[in-house]
Amino acid sequence: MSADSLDSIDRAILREVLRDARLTLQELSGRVNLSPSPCARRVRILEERGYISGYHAHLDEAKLGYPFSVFVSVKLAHQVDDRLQAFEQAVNAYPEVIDCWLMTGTRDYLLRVAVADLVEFEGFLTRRLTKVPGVASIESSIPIRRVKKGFSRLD
Amino acid sequence: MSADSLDSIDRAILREVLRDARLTLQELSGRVNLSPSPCARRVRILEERGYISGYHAHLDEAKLGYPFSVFVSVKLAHQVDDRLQAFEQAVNAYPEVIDCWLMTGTRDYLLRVAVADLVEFEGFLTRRLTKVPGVASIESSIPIRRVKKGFSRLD
DNA sequence: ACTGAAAATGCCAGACC
DNA sequence: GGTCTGGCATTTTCAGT
Repeated sequence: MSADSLDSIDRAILREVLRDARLTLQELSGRVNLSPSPCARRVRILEERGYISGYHAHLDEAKLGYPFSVFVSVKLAHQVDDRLQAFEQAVNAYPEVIDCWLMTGTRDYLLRVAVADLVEFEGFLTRRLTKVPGVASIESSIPIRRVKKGFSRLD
Repeated sequence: MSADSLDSIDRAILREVLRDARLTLQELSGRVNLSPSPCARRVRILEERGYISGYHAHLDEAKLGYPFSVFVSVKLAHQVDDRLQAFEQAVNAYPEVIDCWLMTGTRDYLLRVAVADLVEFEGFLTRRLTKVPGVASIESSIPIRRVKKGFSRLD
């Protein structure tokens, strides 16, 4: 079961719900040139098969009090998987951490952290990150602005 | 107009629509202990004031044929803003580029690129990125897996 | 087997309290 | 902030291709 099983109508549906998850079935079916019920069936199948993993509101982080993002590169001391799991558990518990990727190479993690200001960020570093056992080094980069905000690649 | 003007019910609403953008007003109002119409009013206000910027489906990039992500760090030759705009325009046009941030420092961009495989990634580098005028250097890092996938910070 | 149509259920928006 | 009603969307079932 892969991308091949999607026809052009399925892709059109995905494109539309990517842009607006709250489209009514009527609007959606009209846009993809189908009547409501086959359109509803296709949507349900796309959900069941996992092409659509969910529908989420997107919030304005700045308006909510977190206008600053910081990218943090974390290197763990070379130990076994226990450390990785402990680190990942901590990261998942911190609300400041929005995204986290395990990178190839030397036990490297890349994090995006959202904070109110640099004072809060310093607190995050000193009171949170450096307290996680096994953290060997930390490097921070501050973005100026977001140039492109994508949700998912579709074509 | 800032985050202060949100009370605990507003925050509860944001938390719920963040998790599921397709909740019906009935379900939503039940979860935040409100009756449907004041709940609808609050949602509308949150949308109008920009706390909620949109509702989007989240798709499974791997299932759609793009299982590999690559982080690309791009440095531009030091020139004026024309180059930045040209680069950003190009990045916005490339479907492979999901996210792009302009970083502080030396004309640095950080990109996340989604590709089918490393062959396609090489094509992206040679036929796309290196063709953009002003690109001085490119560094790629490959993640193994996504540890945390956040949508927005809320608390 | 997949598409289109129709009926019944349930949801939403507005005026009003 | 809560209640109610008219109108519409959704969903399920059923028939057609």
